Amino acid sequence: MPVFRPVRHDRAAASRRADPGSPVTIWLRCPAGSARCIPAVTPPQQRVTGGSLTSASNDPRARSGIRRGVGRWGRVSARRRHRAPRRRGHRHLPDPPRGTHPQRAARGQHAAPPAPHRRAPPRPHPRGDPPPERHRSGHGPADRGGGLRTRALPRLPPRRPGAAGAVRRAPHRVLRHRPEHRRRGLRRRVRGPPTGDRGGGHQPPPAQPGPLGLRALAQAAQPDRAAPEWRDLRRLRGAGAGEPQDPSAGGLRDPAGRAGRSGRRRAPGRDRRAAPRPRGGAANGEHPARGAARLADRIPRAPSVASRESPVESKKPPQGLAGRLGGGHVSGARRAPERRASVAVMPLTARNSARFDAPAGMTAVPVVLAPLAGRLHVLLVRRDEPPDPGAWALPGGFMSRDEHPEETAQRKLTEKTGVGAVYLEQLQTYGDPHRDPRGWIPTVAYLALIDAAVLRADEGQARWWPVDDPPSLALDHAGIIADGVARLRGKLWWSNISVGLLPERFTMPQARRVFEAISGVRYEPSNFRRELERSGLVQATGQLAKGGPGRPAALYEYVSRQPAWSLRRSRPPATLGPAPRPPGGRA
Amino acid sequence: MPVFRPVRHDRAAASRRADPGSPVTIWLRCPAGSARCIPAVTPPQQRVTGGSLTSASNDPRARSGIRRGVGRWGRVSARRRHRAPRRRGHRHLPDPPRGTHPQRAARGQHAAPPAPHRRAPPRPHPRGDPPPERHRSGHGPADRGGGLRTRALPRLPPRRPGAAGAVRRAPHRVLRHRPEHRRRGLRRRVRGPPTGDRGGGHQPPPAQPGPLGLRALAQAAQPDRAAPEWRDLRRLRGAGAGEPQDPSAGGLRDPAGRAGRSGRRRAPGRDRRAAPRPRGGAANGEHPARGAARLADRIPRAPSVASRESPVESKKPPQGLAGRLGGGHVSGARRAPERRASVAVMPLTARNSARFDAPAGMTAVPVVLAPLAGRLHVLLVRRDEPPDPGAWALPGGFMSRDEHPEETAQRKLTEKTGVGAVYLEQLQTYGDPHRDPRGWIPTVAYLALIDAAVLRADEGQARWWPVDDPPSLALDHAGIIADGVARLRGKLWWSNISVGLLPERFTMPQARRVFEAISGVRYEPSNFRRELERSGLVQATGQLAKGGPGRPAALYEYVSRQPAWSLRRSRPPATLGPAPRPPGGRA
DNA sequence: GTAATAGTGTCTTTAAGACACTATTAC
DNA sequence: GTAATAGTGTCTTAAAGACACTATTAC
Repeated sequence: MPVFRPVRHDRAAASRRADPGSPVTIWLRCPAGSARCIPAVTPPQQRVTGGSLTSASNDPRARSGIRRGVGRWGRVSARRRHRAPRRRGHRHLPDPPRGTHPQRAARGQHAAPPAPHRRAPPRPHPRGDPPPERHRSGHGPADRGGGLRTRALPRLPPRRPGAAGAVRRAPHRVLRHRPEHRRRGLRRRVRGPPTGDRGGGHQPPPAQPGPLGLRALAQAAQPDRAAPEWRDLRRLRGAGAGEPQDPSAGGLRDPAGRAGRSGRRRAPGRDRRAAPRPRGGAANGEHPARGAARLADRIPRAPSVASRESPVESKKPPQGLAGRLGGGHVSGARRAPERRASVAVMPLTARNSARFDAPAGMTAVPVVLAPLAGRLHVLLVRRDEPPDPGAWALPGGFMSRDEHPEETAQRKLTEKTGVGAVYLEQLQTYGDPHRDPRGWIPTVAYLALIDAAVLRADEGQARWWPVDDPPSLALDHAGIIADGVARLRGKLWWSNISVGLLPERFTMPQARRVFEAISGVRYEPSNFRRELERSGLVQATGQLAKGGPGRPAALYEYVSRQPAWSLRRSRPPATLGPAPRPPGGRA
Repeated sequence: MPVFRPVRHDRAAASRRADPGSPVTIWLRCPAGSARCIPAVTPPQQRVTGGSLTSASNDPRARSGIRRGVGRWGRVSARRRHRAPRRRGHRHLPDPPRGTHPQRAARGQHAAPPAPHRRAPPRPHPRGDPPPERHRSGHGPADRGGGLRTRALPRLPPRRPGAAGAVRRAPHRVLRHRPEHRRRGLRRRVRGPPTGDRGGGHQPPPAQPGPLGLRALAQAAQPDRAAPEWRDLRRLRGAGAGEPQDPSAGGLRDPAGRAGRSGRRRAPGRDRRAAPRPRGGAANGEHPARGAARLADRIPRAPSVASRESPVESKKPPQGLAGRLGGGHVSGARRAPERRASVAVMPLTARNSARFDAPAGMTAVPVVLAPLAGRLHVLLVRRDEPPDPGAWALPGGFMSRDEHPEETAQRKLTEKTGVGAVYLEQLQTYGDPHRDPRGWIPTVAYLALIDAAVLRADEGQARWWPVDDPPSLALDHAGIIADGVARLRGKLWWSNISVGLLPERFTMPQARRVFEAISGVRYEPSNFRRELERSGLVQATGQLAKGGPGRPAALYEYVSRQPAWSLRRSRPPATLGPAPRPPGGRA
């Protein structure tokens, strides 16, 4: 019955990491469509088959067959035998006997000899190019698989690491690439001072674009640095009041002040906000203000916009008004018919005790985002009440007198999905007094990132929609979603906001697919790895994720699951020290 | 009487720029303390004396004497005679006769011969170093001048450009630095292939720390990338509800939706929001809700916290409750005594027409920031009503039924300062129901950046306070200010948010001082110039700002005064093209 | 002339893009 | 063995830090 069940991760297992000797075997729960595998330390109860770590994004086979294939499991085990201790980062092993690796020196032999330049034509403006400028062709033809993944994948028996090869790494040295000396089987490193071609080593840029009109580029790029589809989405904003969010927007939340938020998945019982309301039990103890909201919902408005019936991966049509919301527990009073009949057609108004106008209510809406099947999706519900009955909308709700808007957003999210948000961050407030036909009802939007793998919202009223192809939305929710997507995309590489979208332990390919789903571009794997490692936000655990078709991937985890900023790139210009203080300043 | 008067900039003059032939003479209004000079095309009516372009930040002399020395004027004129056409950016002039520059080849003669290594010890971790890590000594001893600037500075008669020196620029070539040939007065440029001492120019960093534990650095830097004093400020947050803002937070506003905002200073009359309320006339047409707010203000609360009396650059004590607010026009009803007496001691409550609880009101508070005397300051007013009467607070106010919160923030700002915000951006909503003892009153905070040079808030109830040394603040305003400062600092190098803090035309040193005041660090001038130029956000106008003691500085302007993002640095990792789309996606 | 300030140019280091190649699994 | 996937290392380019030096004013 509880369809949406939060997955609890073992915290103790995560604590001992990178310990080469300790045998750690963790299990991955790998839903087919979502490019993510959730490690769980205890083997699952109902394991179906050896899942694959590959996601629908990159593996053509992975995308054939079932789409809601949750419940397949892979296995993760740490290597332990005859392996030198792994160091984190780039060098895991002590230097092997150098210069003798059979495969090392063979590079370039079968391939074309490394002509001075074999790389692809450089992008016109590598650096100044804002992200949206980069992928120009909308839907890329490359690397697109076909078909749906079927549930009946061949079962992969779990295999022990056994005597499989240890990671052999070359020593980190100053290496000279000497193409003329390369031979297969010969592993030779030329060390020492730079060779003759060093000083002039950098040949003049072939068709050096040079400074290349930064100013013109700036002007071209000014209106929006967002990806094309995102830009379109941003323009969707309806009567929304607030300002559209820009890429780098958003603030992280206070780690101290909101303790327990990011730890929600690990220890849900200790969270004061998400957990104590047992899933679906949000209806009890409901504040009268929410009842007022429901009454207000009865006010008719213009007929709902044509709400498209089927989401992108249309599986089932919505199951009507009584469809099961998240976890099967919905605040039942929401549809209590006896309260509905008592409202007039007038807009809601409110006065305070000093008899002056006050907002008729205040709502909080979580913009629930998750990567699903290689695309970023947003969770929407069908409105069964005015305004816009039948239209899709964000799963928001009215705040009560005792509730922090964040609590409201979390509660609404839990009602709809049964899970607590891994990441919850205030987005913006939409305060245009005319944004809601029901009256003066400002709304506080929250960006909520949950683990899409732990829930399936395809049943009932809640449903995932791709953010770049949403249905018609009630009120100004299109703009709110656009703002949320912009915030997520803007902070993706600058903060650890992705803790909300990745399982506790993840592999680099997993993370890459999530990042690709969010940003809409593909990343070069090795550079992606380097960037994410250098961000200082993640660290290797020393464990391996097995179960896939290829080489096992190393498992990483976030250094801190509290909001943090990356120390990657992007420093402000060099400084000379603290700014001088004026003499008049106070002590 | 109108003390705070917005300075209107000539727009037509700004349009023709970088035209080498056109004689453009603009005037700078250079208040002493604020490191900024506002160009105005028409000579000011009451010019006091020839001001200086130097700010209090870097010029020790500038900081002696009057602190509120507004009203001194410098002059800016464009060069026109015997000058080759300027190109923007680095090369303004066509190549002069090459290889013959008298001064170029003389370099290195008097200075020590370029020993292989003369640079300062490199900073331990140049790249990964987050900004707060960099300046460690709090208040830097370097470059600190003494004393206050006196008003009786020598008068600088306005001078025509006349036959003053044209900018002679060396041709942009591959130049060899030949120190042994340097001679004073000899202007010589040695061109050609690199000389022998090229490669060894810089000695290897003495104690090169190397990659140096990015992970450890990350952990150390995680809690906050902010500057130390800023970090302290962030922790000041009182009972504030919302989440503190992080450095890179914030969204830019929609250029289309809020047309006229950034143009407010140029053509105030066309703005629907700022201008139509004639400065100070905000009291007319006031909505009853604001009256309610005033009534609510009468509710007593705990006695005000000890509000420090004197701001940092304490000039005058506040002139009492009846002090003149911005422009001398304050909504007079605010202190109408007859309405005050009618409120009970009970907290405000509100019910909507469906008879359920509603917020008792909603407020909007602008966090008005400006660099002043080398430090970032915030505009505060003294509360004369409960809660916390006598305490300092942000100049907020209640929203009315018809008002967008941004309008409320703008109105409050205009009431207090008489100027419209150059930059106004929603910060966050503080919705904790218990944040205000008066009742359930959420507040929407806005970041408002105004030109500090156009107003003096030292008289009346409004006053500038340094953000890193604020007084005791009412409610949760300390946290709101911290969030606003964090937003500004975080976006400083990533957007053109500084349009709100710089005059329409500015010099690089001006901009640098503003940036230094905001970030709290000093920047190396040449690198600062390069970074700002490469950001694509500013462009040279071809004009020069004269009037200072040294060489005239080139005037720059923003390419667009609409919100825009820098294309400087910080690209996400390389991409391989658009992300693949799953097969199930809709068309 | 000197002092002060603004601006240019270059050398070096580091970050990042590109990509060849190695490693490890499943089959 | 092959195919598939994960990971390493290196070369190249560009960005950024450091800093010497030039340019232009006031005095």
